[in-house]
Amino acid sequence: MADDVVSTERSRGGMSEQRRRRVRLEISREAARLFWAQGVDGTSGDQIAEAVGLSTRTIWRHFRSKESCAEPIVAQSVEWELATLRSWPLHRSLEEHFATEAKRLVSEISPSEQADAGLGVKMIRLAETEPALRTAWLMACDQVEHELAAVIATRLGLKPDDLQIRLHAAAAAAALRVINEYVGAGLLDGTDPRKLGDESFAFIADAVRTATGGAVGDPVQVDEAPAAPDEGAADRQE
Amino acid sequence: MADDVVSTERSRGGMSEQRRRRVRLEISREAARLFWAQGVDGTSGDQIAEAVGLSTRTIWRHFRSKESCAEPIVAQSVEWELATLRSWPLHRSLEEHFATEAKRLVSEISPSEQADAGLGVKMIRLAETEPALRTAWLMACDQVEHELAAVIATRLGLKPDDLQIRLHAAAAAAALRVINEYVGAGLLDGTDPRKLGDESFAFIADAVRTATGGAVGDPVQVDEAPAAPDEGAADRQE
DNA sequence: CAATATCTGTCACTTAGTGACACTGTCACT
DNA sequence: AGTGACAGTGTCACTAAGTGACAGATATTG
Repeated sequence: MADDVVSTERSRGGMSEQRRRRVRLEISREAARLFWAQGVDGTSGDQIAEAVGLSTRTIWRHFRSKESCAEPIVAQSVEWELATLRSWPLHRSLEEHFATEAKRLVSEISPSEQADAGLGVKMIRLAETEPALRTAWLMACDQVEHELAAVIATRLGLKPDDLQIRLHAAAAAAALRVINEYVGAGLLDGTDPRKLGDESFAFIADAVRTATGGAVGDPVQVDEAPAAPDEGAADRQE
Repeated sequence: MADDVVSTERSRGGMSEQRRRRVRLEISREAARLFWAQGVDGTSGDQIAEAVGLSTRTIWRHFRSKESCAEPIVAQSVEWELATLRSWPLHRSLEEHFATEAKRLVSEISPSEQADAGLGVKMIRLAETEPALRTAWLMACDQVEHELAAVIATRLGLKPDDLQIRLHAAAAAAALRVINEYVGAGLLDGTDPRKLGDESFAFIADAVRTATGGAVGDPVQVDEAPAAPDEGAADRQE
C-alpha cells in the first residue's frame, strides 16, 4: 500500500485510472489543508487550484463541487477499515483479525500515508461543524456500510440486500462511525495515540457484536467445504 | 397537530418563529414538488420562488441553499417518530408505545399533513439517487439519533454523551433509517400501506432491541420514585 | 516524424447565493 | 391620528461556483 507503486496498468491512450487517482488525491490533500486552515467557506476554488498548481477549470474537471474535493482524503482514511473488513476470514473473530491487520499495517505505512491519515481525521472533525463536509464523511460511512453488508451476508449465508442484513450492516456501520469520530476527536485533542489504539480492538469488536445483536463478530462455522483452513478471501482490489 | 392553529405567541415585532416556520414549510412544499417532478438539478431557485409566489431573494433568506429547501418537508416526515420517542414512558415497551401512538395519530392527521408526508417519502426516495438531497435526509436521521441518545440516556440512567449511549443511539437510529427507507420504497412502489403498517411495530421494536444488544426496547424499572404511574415526560416542543 | 487520443488552459457564460438599500405593514407609545 | 421602530420583502448590483467550447500541450503508437 506504499504510494510510489507504478503499474503498467493502461492499455491505450492516457494513463487513466492510475494517474487520475493520483491527481485527485493531490488536489484533495491541498483542499483539505486549506479547509482545515481557513474553513470551507473561507477557501475558494481558485485558492485550491493555485495551491496544487493547476488551473481552476481543471479542478472542476476532477471534482463536481468544492466540498467533494475532500472526499478522496476522507475515503482513504477509512480505506484500511474497508480492506480489513474485506479480508476478514470466516473462521476468525473480529478482534483477532483487526489486531493482526493493524500490526501488519503499522509496519507498512509510509510517512505520506501517515500525513494523509492525519488530514483525514481533521476532515472528519471538521465535518461535525461544516455541513458541506459532512456529506463527504457520510459518503465514506455509506461505503463502509455497503462493504459491511457484503461481508455480513457471506458470514450469515444470506443475500446482501436482505432486510435483516441491511439492518445489521447499518447498525454496525453506525457504531464504527461513532468510534471513528470518538477516536479522531481524541487524537486531535492530544490524547496519546497508543492509549487509544491499544485495547480498542476488543472494544470495536464488541460494539459491532452489540449492534448486530451478537450476529456478527465471532468466528463462523464452515459446514460445506472444510478444506481451506488458511487465510482465504482477500482477492479484490478496488 | 392540525395545521390551522394560530397562536398569539409573539410579544413584539413580527410574528417570528410561528410565521417563519409556515413560510419555510410552504417553500419546502413547492421545492419538493419541483424536485420530484424535474429533479434537483433541473429545478432553479427562480422556479421555486415563482411557484411559491415570492422573490428569489426571499427564498435565499429562508434557506442557505437550494437543496436545503427540502429539509422542512423531510424533517416533518420524521417528526412523528421524534415526538413518539420523546413521549416514550419508562414503564412501556417500544412496540406498545408505537402502536398506541400510531393509533392516536391516524385519527388526528389532517389531509394536508398526509400530503406533506407523501412528499417527504418522495424526497427520501430521491435522496438515494440525488446526493444533494441525501444531506437533508441524513440531517433528519441525525436529529433522530440525538433525540434517541437523550431517550436512551434517561432509560439507562446515563449521560447522553456517554460513549456507550452514543453507540446505542447511532445503531438504533441507523436501523430506523433503514426501515424508513424500506417502508418508503415499498409505499412508492405500490405496496398496500396497511400491509406495511400492520405488524411493523413489533418489527421496529425488535430492530431497535437488536441494534442495542437488547438494552433498549423493553420497559424499565423505576426504582427511586414510583409515585408517577401515568404518561410522563412529553413536555418539549421544538 | 505523423496520427491520434487524453489532459490541460483560457475565456465566455449560467446559476447559486450575498450585500445594500428602499419600501411596506404592524406594533407601541403618545 | 401621528410618529418612530422594526420585521419582512423586493430590487439591483455583485461575488463565487460550476459548465461549454475550443485551442494548445503532451504522451502513446505506428
